[in-house]
Amino acid sequence: MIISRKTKTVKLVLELFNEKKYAIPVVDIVSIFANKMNKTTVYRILQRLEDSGILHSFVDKQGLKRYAKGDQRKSNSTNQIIHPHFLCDDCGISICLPLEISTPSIPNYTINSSDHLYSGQCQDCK
Amino acid sequence: MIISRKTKTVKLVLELFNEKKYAIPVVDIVSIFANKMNKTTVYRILQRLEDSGILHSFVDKQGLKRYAKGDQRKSNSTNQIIHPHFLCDDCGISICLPLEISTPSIPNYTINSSDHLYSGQCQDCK
DNA sequence: TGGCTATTGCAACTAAGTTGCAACTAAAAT
DNA sequence: ATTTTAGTTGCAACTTAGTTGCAATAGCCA
Repeated sequence: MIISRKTKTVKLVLELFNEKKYAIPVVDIVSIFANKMNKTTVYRILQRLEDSGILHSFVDKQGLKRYAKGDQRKSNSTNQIIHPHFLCDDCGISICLPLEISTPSIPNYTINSSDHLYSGQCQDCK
Repeated sequence: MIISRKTKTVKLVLELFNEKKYAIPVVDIVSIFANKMNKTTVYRILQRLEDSGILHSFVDKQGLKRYAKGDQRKSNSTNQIIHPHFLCDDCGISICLPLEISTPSIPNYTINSSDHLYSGQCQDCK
C-alpha cells in the first residue's frame, strides 16, 4: 500500500521526521502523538511511508523498530546506499551513518539485504 | 550472574546447542522444551550462559532474540572476533559467518559494539 | 456537491519477554 | 552421610510491542 492521501495525521508524522533527523523508535512516536492519534494509526502510517520510500526502518539491539527518513528499499536489491546506523547507549538517539557498506560474497549463499548497527557514545554524550 | 550449577535443564540446553550449530530464536527453544521446562527457565538459562561466555546473542530483523554458541562479550570491548550473522529468508536458519568485521572510526563518536546481519538464501534453499 | 475508497479509531487480541515469590535441589560444609 | 545455603526452577500474573477486524470518518476527484 502506498501513501495516497495527505491526512492531518500523515502531515503530523512527516513534520516530526523533518524536525528530527535521526531514527526514532515507533514506541516513541506513539507516545509523542498519544493524544493526537491512535497507536494503530501510527503503525499504519509508518508502514505506508516506508512502502512509499519516504522512510526506512530497522530493528535496534533492544528489538525495537525504528524509522528514519530516506529510502532504503532499492538498496537491498541493487546493492546501493546501504548504510549503518549508530545508536547512542546513553541518550538513545540513533543516526544514519554516511558510510558505504560493501556486501561480501559468501560461497553458496545469496545475500539480499544487510543491516549494520553500531553503538556507543554520540558526540553529545561522550 | 554466572552458571554455577549443572542442572538437568542446563544440560538439556547445552545439548541443544551442541546439536545445532546455528543461531536459534529463544521462542523456538521455549517450544522445543515446552514440556521439559518452563519458559521463564529457558530465558534465565540462556541469559546465564551468555553472561558466562558460553553463548552469544543478537536480535534478528524480526526483532527476535537469537542465541548461538561462542563468546562475543570480549569482542565488543577489545575489538576482536566481531562477526556477522546470516539469516536465511526461506528456511529461517541463522549462522555465524566466519568473517572478520573491522569497526570504522567516526569522528566525535565512540563505538563500543556492533551488530551485522545479512539475509538472503542459504546453501540449502538457493 | 456527492460519492468512492483510503484512512482512522476503537477494542480486543497475540506474542515476546519479565517479575516476585515460594518450593526445590546441586554442591559445599560439617 | 547429613545438614546447610545459596543457586535454580515453576507458576502465575504482568508488561510491552505490535496486529486485526470492523464500523465510522474524511480526503479527493468527477
